[in-house]
Amino acid sequence: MGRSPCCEKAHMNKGAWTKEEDQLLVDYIRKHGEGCWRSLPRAAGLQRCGKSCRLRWMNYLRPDLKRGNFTEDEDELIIKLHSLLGNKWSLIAGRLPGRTDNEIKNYWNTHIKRKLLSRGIDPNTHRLINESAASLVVLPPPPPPSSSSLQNDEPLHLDFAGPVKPEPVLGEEISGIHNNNNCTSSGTTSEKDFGNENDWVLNLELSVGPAATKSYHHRYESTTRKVSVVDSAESNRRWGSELFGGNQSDAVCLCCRVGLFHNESCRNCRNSDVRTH
DNA sequence: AAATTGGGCAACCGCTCTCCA
DNA sequence: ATGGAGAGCGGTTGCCCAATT
Repeated sequence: MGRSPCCEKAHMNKGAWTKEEDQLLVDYIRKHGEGCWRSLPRAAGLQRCGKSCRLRWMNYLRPDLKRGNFTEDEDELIIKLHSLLGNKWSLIAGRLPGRTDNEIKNYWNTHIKRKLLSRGIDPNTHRLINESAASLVVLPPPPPPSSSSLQNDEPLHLDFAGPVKPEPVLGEEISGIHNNNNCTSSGTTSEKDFGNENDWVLNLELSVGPAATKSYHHRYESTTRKVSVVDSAESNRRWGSELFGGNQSDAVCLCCRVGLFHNESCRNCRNSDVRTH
């Protein structure tokens, strides 16, 4: 079928953005807000593709972006979220206020991969290298200078075993997932979609070092698209299958998958009993 | 001092997804 | 139900700069 290009590529600037271009974009969005990216460049007087403008705004010019190095807390949170979500950078970024998916992706590829390898962990599988045991390992961060009543020197394991019923452990323990009040699932998932409670095959036994647990109880600042990922029953099934390797019958909304049982904003959570949801 | 190498990051590309007519 | 348009995502590329030879 083919499709028309998002913009006329001839006469378009490419490559690094100039200060003037940045200023035009910022001024326009301050005045009119984020709107139709396709028509924005012309309206703003930019010789840029709409996609390019969106990228520049999202990844660099947005006022709420956090600049500077990643903290140890952020490192560990990214690692944990990646072990759950894989390369779903936008979802991971949704848990890190002020960080962009592109930034996290780059950081993962340049820093965290190496960090995990130095710990003897395969960054793709989160399993110990040279170990056949079927356990995911998230090493605790080095103890912070202050605090820590926890003395956890052992690797932390995410075991996949079952069948077991889910316990609301993960959401309580993983910072950044705790108060997921904006998960606005409007899914039509029914009991049938979830399957029998005995179908549960996931036993996420995760603990998190103290340094990682304090900072990210922020609301889920997701885009419409991100919300929609956990919205539909179909997405739930796909995600459940994709992320957790289960079959379609045992898929549930992402809230529940990560332990956010009884999330008031999620219809799936509201309408279901913790044990069967 | 010059050349080479490698890391970091911004930006691009191609694809999928969702919405809507 | 279908297909087009727009938005967004993830992988990849390429440039810049610092470190090393």
